[in-house]
Amino acid sequence: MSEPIEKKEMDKAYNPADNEARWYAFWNEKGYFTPKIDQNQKPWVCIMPPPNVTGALHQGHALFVSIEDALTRWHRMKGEPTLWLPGTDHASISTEVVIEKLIWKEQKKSKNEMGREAFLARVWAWMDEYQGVIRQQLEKLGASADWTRDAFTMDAKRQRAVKVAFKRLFDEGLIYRAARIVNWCPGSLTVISDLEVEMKEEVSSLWYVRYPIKGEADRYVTVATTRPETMMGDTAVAVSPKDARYADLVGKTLILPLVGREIPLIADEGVEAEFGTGAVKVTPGHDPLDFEIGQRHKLPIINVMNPNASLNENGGQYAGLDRFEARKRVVADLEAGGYLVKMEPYTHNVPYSEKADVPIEPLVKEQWWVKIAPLAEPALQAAYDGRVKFVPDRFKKTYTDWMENIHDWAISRQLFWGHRVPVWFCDNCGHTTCTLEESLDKCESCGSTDKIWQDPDVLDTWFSSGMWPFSTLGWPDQTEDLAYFYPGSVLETGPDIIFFWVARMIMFGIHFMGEVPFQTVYLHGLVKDEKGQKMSKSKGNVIDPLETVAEFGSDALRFTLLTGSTPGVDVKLSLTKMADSRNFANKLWNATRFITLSGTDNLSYQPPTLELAETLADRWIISRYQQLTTDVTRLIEQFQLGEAGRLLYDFLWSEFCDWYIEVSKLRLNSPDPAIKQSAQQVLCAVLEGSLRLLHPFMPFLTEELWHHLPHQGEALIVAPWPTPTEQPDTEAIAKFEAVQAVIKGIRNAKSEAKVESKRVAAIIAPHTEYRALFVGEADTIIRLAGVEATKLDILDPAATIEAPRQAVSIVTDGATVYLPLADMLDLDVERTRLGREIEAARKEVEKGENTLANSSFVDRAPANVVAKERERLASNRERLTKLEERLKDLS
RNA sequence: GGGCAGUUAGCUCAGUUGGUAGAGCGCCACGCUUACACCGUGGAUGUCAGAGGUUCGAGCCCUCUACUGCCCACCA
Repeated sequence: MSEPIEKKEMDKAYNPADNEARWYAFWNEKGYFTPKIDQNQKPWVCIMPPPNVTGALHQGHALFVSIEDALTRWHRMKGEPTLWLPGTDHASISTEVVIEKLIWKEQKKSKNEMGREAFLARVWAWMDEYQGVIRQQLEKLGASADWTRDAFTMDAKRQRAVKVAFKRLFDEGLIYRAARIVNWCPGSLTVISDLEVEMKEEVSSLWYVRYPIKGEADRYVTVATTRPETMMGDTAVAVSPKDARYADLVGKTLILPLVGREIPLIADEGVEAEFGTGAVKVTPGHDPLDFEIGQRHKLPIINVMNPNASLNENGGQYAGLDRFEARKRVVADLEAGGYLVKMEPYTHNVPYSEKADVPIEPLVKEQWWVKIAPLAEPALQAAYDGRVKFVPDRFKKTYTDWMENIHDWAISRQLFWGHRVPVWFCDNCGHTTCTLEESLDKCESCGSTDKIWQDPDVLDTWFSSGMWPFSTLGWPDQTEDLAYFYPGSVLETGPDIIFFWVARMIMFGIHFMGEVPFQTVYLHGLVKDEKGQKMSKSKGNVIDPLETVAEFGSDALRFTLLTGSTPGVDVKLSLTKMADSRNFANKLWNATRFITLSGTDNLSYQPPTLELAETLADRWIISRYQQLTTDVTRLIEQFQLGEAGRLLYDFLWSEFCDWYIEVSKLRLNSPDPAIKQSAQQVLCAVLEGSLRLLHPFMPFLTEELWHHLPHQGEALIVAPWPTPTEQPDTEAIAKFEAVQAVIKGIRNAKSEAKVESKRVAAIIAPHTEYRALFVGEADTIIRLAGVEATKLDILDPAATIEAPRQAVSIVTDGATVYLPLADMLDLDVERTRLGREIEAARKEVEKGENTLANSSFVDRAPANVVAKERERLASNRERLTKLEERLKDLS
């Protein structure tokens, strides 16, 4: 494929839609996204967080693509074998919920009515349909990911990897089965992990219920509860052992109201005497704390709930009622029976299932668990000793705090969609067989062939995600990819999945590969709307990335997200910011258009070094470009992409376009072709280099513009990242800034004095050492300040001159400038203006004098700071003197 | 209850080791100067949340307070 560019005249405005698809196809077909394995070079590797197939593309995707692609492109340009490995996630429970709804809509059938196989067939069909959509969307954003290695967490290779990992943990005794209190989601009818539980504040009531003491008429123990509907499952009442109020009652038997069952009054450390009445009903089947108390006191466990959170047969007269309906009835009956002492309004946190958005029900169930301590310990060490670094650093604490208090991980889910638990039970001998095979012929213990059945559960989706850094590279096979690309370099993701995902990857990476899966974890913020609110459909504040791409271009979206972001900080996105970025793209388009319109087609490529410089402005812009290169490189190394982007924006717009291009117009107009060409060379060289620096931020635009300019190599995406080869000429920078000061001063004075004519006369009285500078830059001043060419007078500092009376005067560090405006100038206005300036200058002088009069400053501050302060004072004094003299002249 | 961020110009945000406060948008005034009105030139606007402290010097370091946001947590 040849370069997809037509060297026709560029349009007046940049149209991203024309460009972006064209260049993406070109890059992709050229194979630039696929790294070449080179054993002599260390690769740079980033494994993409796999998006859910279910999800429509949102700004969070746009943000991670912007960041990861920028890093990827940067490393690629640095010449490293660069792998950004893409993929998608089966997202077990999320997908299952989506498909359930879909099937309900289509066929009015539940997944259970439909059956496992039919349901899974439907999911796979759906996957086939939508799998490609996310990829296309990522491509639209410019993701330069290696699609030849595209992976899916449920494809055949990953399925095998999961089984191998499971079996290994199983054989090592790190996966076990146990009945514990778990978080049951009555919405999706599965167990979920602690991490999938979300606490929501809710206004409810605290009911005070009295439990009669057996055999003692009119004596009660009053308990406070938020969940009266579970009282049919009560198997004790507990108080604090330190609570004197109940000391003599401990050991007595209570009668459970409404039920009549006898339960003991026990003392347990877990009870807080200060809360409520100090007595708590113990329901080991439906509360985590009660479960623990129950274990300690060997209390029976009574489960009163069905899977859908209606009461079961143990609920007596409430059986069949939903838990909240049962609550109402129980309370009413308690009240009727005289058991309800009082009821207080009470606000507390209720655990909700994140995915199904219903309150979870703690239940005792048998599940598969991962024994986490042996995995967590080395994963914690890796963070302590810095083998894994966090950017920003504070997230290291988030990680270690959690890891230090980690609990065993419940990994089985009562779902259809996911990796099936590779374990068979034997009803004959009770043995469990874990196998990598699709099916099992006979129990490995007793040999039974007809009493065996596979565990119907699937694995927590994060089990397969946790293996992503190596399963994508071919593990458990010893592939070339695995040997070369593992461990990765950077893992880039959101802080919301540090525990879900990052922690599990580190644990699994160390356990299965013996090495941390990545050196750096970069955490980005969340994308919010312009008011800082989370974008959501219900709020109607969603900015759809594809719509923004269509309107402003992918580059504009990327640039906005990158420059609006600091690591770990939320990004507020607004349409005005998008417009700014689009304008920036247009600015560069037009700068390039201007340069090429001057006729640069036959120019050969030249690197932007001082060798090219003919003029002061050349030396200035090239030196500034070199400084920029150093700064941008340093910032990207530090993951400060936002700062780097802003630097590029400022340089290109405020320095290159506003000053350098304007200055260069003088030479572009020269009748001497050599002069014209020397200007063109610098324009092209600096712009070409800047486009390289900008490429990771705005890949499409820069690639297009680069091809319009003289260049070497076949594409910008693989052009070398610039490295400065010489020292910037700081003297030239200072000199040019002195010229800028004079030009700005004249412009300002003209504007303030409301000068009508475009061209004015000017007299420059330079300081001795600046005379040559201003004489040399006379043309620049004439053009950029709007001075009449024949009426610019640069005085000889040696000669005494009479300053013109009817003139505005401008005092800069390098010169005093007079604009003789004759009748146009109102002297009163000029005197007032000078008065203001004198006032300001005097303040500066006073400030400097005070600082330097302070002996402790002079003694203790570093010499260079004191010297700088002295210089500043001297120059302010001189300025003040000049202004005062001028005012005297005018009075 | 514990922890972590944030509080800088009307708005959105920068501010690298402490050394005279910045950008974009918006606003005001000019302006079609042979790239760009998605533009140019000029201008106005800040007790850097508050109070202490360290220092010759603090937006940056320390302490406390206030408000905002997020994370973690089995007081029923």
